[in-house]
Amino acid sequence: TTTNAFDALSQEGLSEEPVQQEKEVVGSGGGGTWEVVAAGERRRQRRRKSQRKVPDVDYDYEGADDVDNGNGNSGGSERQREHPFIVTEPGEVARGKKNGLDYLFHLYEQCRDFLIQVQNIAKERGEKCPTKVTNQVFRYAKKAGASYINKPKMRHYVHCYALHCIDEEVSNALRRTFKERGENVGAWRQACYKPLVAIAARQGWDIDAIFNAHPRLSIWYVPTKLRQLCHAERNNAAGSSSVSVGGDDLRF
Amino acid sequence: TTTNAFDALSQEGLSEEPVQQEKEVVGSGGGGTWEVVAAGERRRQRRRKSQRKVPDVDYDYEGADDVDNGNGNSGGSERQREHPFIVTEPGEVARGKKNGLDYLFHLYEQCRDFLIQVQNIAKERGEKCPTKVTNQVFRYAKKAGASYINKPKMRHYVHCYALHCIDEEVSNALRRTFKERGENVGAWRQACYKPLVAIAARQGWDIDAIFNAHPRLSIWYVPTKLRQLCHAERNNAAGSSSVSVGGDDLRF
DNA sequence: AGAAGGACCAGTGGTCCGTA
DNA sequence: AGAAGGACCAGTGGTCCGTA
Repeated sequence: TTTNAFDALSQEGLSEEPVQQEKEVVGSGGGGTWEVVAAGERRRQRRRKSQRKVPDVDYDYEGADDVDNGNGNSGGSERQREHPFIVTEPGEVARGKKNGLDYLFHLYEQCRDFLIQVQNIAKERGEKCPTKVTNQVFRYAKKAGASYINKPKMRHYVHCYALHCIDEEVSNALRRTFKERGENVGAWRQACYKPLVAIAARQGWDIDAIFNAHPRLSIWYVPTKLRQLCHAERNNAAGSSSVSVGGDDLRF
Repeated sequence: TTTNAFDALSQEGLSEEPVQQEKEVVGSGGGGTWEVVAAGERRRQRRRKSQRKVPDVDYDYEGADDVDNGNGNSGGSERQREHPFIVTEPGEVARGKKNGLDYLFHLYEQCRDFLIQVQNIAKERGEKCPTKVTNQVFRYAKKAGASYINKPKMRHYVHCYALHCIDEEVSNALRRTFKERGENVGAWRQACYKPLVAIAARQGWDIDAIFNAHPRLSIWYVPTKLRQLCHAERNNAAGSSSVSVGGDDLRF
C-alpha cells in the first residue's frame, strides 16, 4: 500500500485559455451541422479562493464509521489529492502513483453504502429519505473519513460506472482495448458514451428507465451529457450521423 | 360567477406578535412531555419588500394554454387575492366571496395537469423530467394564466387533499362535521391530520409509501408536519397519547 | 497536457410573516 | 382573528476552472 505521497507526475502548469464556453453542437444525420445553445446558458464569472471553513454545524452522525482503503493516500499527515486514474484491465492493480478502474468502480459501491446508512438514519428519525446520492451523502462520506470521495469526481465518471453495471462484458472489453492502445483515462471515459447510447437505442431511448431498472445504478443521477447524447441520437435515428455535445465527441 | 372583487371580509389588521418560533413539542404516551428542536432550526431574520420583477428570461412555453376557472377572480383588471376558503360539504358551492373545498381539491388536479404538460415538454426535449410538482410546475402554471395557483397555498393543504384521495368517505364526513359545527378552514385543516395518521398506523407508518401508492398523490411531496406526526405517533405506539408538532395539535 | 476537486451559481424546497 | 401568497433562505444539483 502507498502512503502519504504526492503524485510524482504533478507539475506546476497553467491550464490553457478557457475556451470551454459550453457551446453545444449537435450534428444532424445528413451531414449538416447545427448549433444548439446549451440548456443552461453560461453567464458566470468566477471569483476565487475564499476558504469556506465556516463552523459548519451540520448534521451530527457521531458514530459514522471511519473508512479507509488501501489505495491512494491515507495516514496522518496533510491530505493530498488522490492519485490520478489510469486505464486498467479488470482485476489489474495500478502500479506507481496511480489508481485503477476497479478502484474507481469501488468508490461507487462505497457511495452506495454511505447512502444506505444515510437512509437508515433518516428512516429512524422519521425524516425525508433520499433515494439518490445527494450532497448530504457526500457530506456524510467525508464525515465518515472517506475524504477521497467527492461530488465532482463521482459525477464525472457516472456513465463509466453505468456501462460497467449494465454490460460488464462490453465495459471490460473497452478497458482492455484502451489499455492496449495506451489511451489515457479521458479517452476511455469519452469512449464509454457510445456503447451506452447503443444500449439506449435498443431500449427505446429511455436512459432514465435504464438507470432506474438497475438497483446499483438507480441511485445515481443520469449525467446531463449522456441524456443529451441519447436525445440527439434519437432525433437522428435514421441513417449514420455524428453527434457532438458540449465537448464530448462521438462518431457513429 | 363572481368577477374582479375584493374579499369583503378583509380588514386591515396587524397579525399578533410572532410567537411562531417553530419549536416542536412532541408528547410522550405516559403523560410526560419533551421538547424537540425542529429539524431545521430557525435562524432567519427577514427583510421585506424588494419587488423582484427581474426580467425573468425563463423557459419559454409559448403555447401554454391559458386556463380560466369559474371561481375566484378573473377578468382583465388588477389581480386580487383569491377568496378565502370555507368548509363546504361535498358538492356544495361556496356563496359570497368565498371558495369551497371542492374548488380547493380541483386546484390539485389542475396542478397535476400542469405537471403532465411540463413532463411532456421535458420528454420531447430530452431533458430531466420532474416526477413531482416542483417550482418549475408552479412557474409553468403561472405562465399559463393560472395565477391563482401558488406554492405556499398548495403545500399548505396537501394533507387535506391526501385524505380526500386516500379515503374520500372519511374526508367527506369530516367536511360535513366541521361545516355543521361552523368551524373555520384552519380548524378543518388541522383535523385532517388525525385520520391520516390513523391510516398510516394501519399501513406500517410508511407515509411516503402511502403517498407513492396513489397515482394522484404521488406527485406531491409529503408535508413535513404530517411526516413528523406519523413519526411521533409511531414512537408512542403503545397506549394513548398526545402529540404536538410545530403548532399543529392532535389529541388521541 | 491531463486530471482531481474546491468552490461557485442558478434555481429548489420549504415556509415565514408582512399584507389585506 | 383568520387566511392568501410574495418573498426569503438554507442547502441542492451541477460543473467550472484555478490548482497540482
